[in-house]
Amino acid sequence: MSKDASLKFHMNLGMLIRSAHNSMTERFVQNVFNSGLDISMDQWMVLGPIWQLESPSQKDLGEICLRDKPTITRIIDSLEDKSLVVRVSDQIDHRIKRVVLTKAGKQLFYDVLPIMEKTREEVRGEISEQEIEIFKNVLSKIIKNLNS
Amino acid sequence: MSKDASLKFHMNLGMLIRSAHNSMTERFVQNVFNSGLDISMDQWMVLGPIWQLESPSQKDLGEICLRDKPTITRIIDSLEDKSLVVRVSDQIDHRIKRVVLTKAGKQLFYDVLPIMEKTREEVRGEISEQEIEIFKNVLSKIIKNLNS
DNA sequence: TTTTTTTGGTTGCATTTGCAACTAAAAAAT
DNA sequence: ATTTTTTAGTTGCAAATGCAACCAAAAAAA
Repeated sequence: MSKDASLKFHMNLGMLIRSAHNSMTERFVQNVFNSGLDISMDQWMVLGPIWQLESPSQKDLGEICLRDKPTITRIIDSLEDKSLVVRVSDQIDHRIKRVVLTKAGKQLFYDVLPIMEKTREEVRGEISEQEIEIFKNVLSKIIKNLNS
Repeated sequence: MSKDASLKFHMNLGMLIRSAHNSMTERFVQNVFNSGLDISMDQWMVLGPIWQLESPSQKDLGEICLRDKPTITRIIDSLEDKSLVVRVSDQIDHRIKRVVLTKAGKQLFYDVLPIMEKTREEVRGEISEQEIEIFKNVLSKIIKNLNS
């Protein structure tokens, strides 16, 4: 077995993925900070879907954001602390809590949107649309491969 | 601005990346466990390069694994606790500590290798070689875009 | 109708991380 | 030759994460 053969792929892939992910969030946070705003990547990741879906349950958010229940609970807690969202019990199913943006939450969302856009540009650089498509596709496939 | 336009890319990308990464490590850990072995993904990620590079410094490992110094320190600590590696001060530069596999470390490496290989297969599934290449390429580009 | 199971969400705890401060040694500057 | 700066690695602490146990409401089974 040659020293650099079988190792390469898997290890590098894992390391690359983590590193890319870290760099992306780091850059986003930095851009947000530079704009004088205050929201973490995790919070933003949840804020978007809340805006998009109007008043999703926490379960919905978990599924969309691919995060577990406690994590969602805590992120929503933090957003609520900042008065960006409120929790509203569902009228018919009292287990469900729907998350709704406050006025401040909507405002922040609109303020952060261009920063997200800018970060997106920086992340993508010269990478072609087609490559990005394949990239996302492979990610989805990997996730599917491992959850079935 | 349409409700699902500008959001999609960045958010999904971040979420997809994290999720894929999580699933991968989770599967690896599970496969390792099922084989009755005992090593975490992080430890494995470092063990490989140590084997490959013979006696890298911790700095080397950090650069290759794309992790910061404290993280490497702690992973090496944990490997040393398990007697899989030892730290050896560099003869000429006393700041540098070189990390060397013990006999047990080498053995574990060889034992885990096929599990890593199996995990790799599971992760890849039906994804073509070409797609994987582009995938890795995009990851590298993203990292480069954000560190320059 | 009562009991059991499932579902949505929360809490607590142990582990991991991320950062900044710190030590010790080497290199560079004075 | 002494001081300053840089480099390699460690430590400590605050925040984030993952997991399992938990509660309360709804659905299914008895």
